[in-house]
Amino acid sequence: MSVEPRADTGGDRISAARERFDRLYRTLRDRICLLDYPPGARLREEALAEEFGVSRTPLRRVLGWLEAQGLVRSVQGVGTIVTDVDIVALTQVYQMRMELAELIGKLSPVEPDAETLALFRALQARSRTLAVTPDPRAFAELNLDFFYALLRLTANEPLREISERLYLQTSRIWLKSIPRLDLAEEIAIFSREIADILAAVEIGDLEAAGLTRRSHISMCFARLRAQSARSGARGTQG
Amino acid sequence: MSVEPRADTGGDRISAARERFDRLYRTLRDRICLLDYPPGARLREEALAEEFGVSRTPLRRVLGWLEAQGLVRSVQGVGTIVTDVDIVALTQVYQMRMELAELIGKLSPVEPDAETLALFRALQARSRTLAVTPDPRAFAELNLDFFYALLRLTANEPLREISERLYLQTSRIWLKSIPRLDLAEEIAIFSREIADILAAVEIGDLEAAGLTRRSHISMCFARLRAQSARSGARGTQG
DNA sequence: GTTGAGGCAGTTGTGTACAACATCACGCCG
DNA sequence: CGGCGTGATGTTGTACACAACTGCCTCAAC
Repeated sequence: MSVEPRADTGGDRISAARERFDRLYRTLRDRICLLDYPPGARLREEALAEEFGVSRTPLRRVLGWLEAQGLVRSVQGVGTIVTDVDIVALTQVYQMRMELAELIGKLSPVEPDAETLALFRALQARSRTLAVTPDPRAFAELNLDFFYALLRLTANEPLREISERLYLQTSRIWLKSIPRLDLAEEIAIFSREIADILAAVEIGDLEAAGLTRRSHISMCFARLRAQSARSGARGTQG
Repeated sequence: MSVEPRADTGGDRISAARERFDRLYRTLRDRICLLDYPPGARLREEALAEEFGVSRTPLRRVLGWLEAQGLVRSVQGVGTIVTDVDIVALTQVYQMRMELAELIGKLSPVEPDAETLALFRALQARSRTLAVTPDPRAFAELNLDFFYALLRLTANEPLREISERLYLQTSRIWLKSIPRLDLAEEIAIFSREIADILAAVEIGDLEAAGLTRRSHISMCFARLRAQSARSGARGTQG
């Protein structure tokens, strides 16, 4: 499911070293994408190494991957800084994500099985719960899980990898401005998106699901940009 | 132009360390993509470190990036092996590349300036020279340069990064089977592709250029698969 | 002849000490 | 009072030694 820990194709024995690496990588990645480490935060290798009970060497390998994914940037003498995304780059990524969302319904679509359907219904249930008791963190996690559910709709591995990469790069930027938007309204909109896409998935029309997703990404970005314009010209550059 | 050495946005001073890293990364990447290190080749860290006059530590950072890009895979006790791509993955990547080629003409197209036009014309001249004196290596380099010229047609940075990543992953697989195809014929076809796309670029119709490119990628893969089927059922799995 | 265990050579993974570099505070000088 | 040099401090980058692991070869037992 994940892009990076090179899914052990075939019967590859996963070594203890690689397992440690995967665990560290996912942990740090999630912390970045759920804003535990917000953009601009400085990560210190030694502190992280101590926390995970390893030396700096294997930890630096993990940070190297995060840097390759564009989530952090190491600079000598300063530290490892969580990247931010300026408004221009954000616009470009959102344009790409719109196209990719449409492609998910067109390239190698997979007939949704019972498990996938159950997953989408569970997500819808969670969104209803969230609408009653709004919580930013739970909203972030629901968004992430919903995204991964959407990835199940295509069997095209490169498309999944690319979609994941772009999502992880920008979702945290969107999350960052949630407090300046209307949380309850965003949750309501998101609930409708889940309902719409679930309806499309239930009748097996994945192309419709992709188009729906595309339109929601488009409108989501429009709200983001409108908010950015309202709250002054200060962008998200870091 | 390159995806990985995080183009120093703004006036960032590039440190000596990063410069060394970029040089090593590009060198090794080119060697892999031009088949100096064919799929399955085993890279030894110590030998490479000695060649470049550094220790294993910074070299391992470079190999880590190559692994993140899917070009090599390090496994403890064995070595760092250049990856191969099986026929299923190859098919999926080519499908994605077709879509991306079309997007290059649609997402943030940039009006070709004089420099870009001159570049395309120079590439056409090189293809004509190559048609007279066929050479696999020169063909590989021309293909790479033509690809980078196409990337100039869009300003969408994520699209460029993704296109580059997928191209570098599969071009070497295609190159590998060139000897089993008709080199002269492939060069002739490629010359026509350059001519077609140059014509579209000259009148500023980037969407047409994208569609042309897409159809050529499609036909290129069809020839590749036909050859693969002819030369027995042995795939390119490694 | 076959098969299994054991050791040996070779490779990547890890820990640690030190070098290179950036930032900031402090104090000197104009 | 402002500006600049200089040192202290903290961080990432590098080198090297050793540990962990894999594959192969040898050799003995059956």
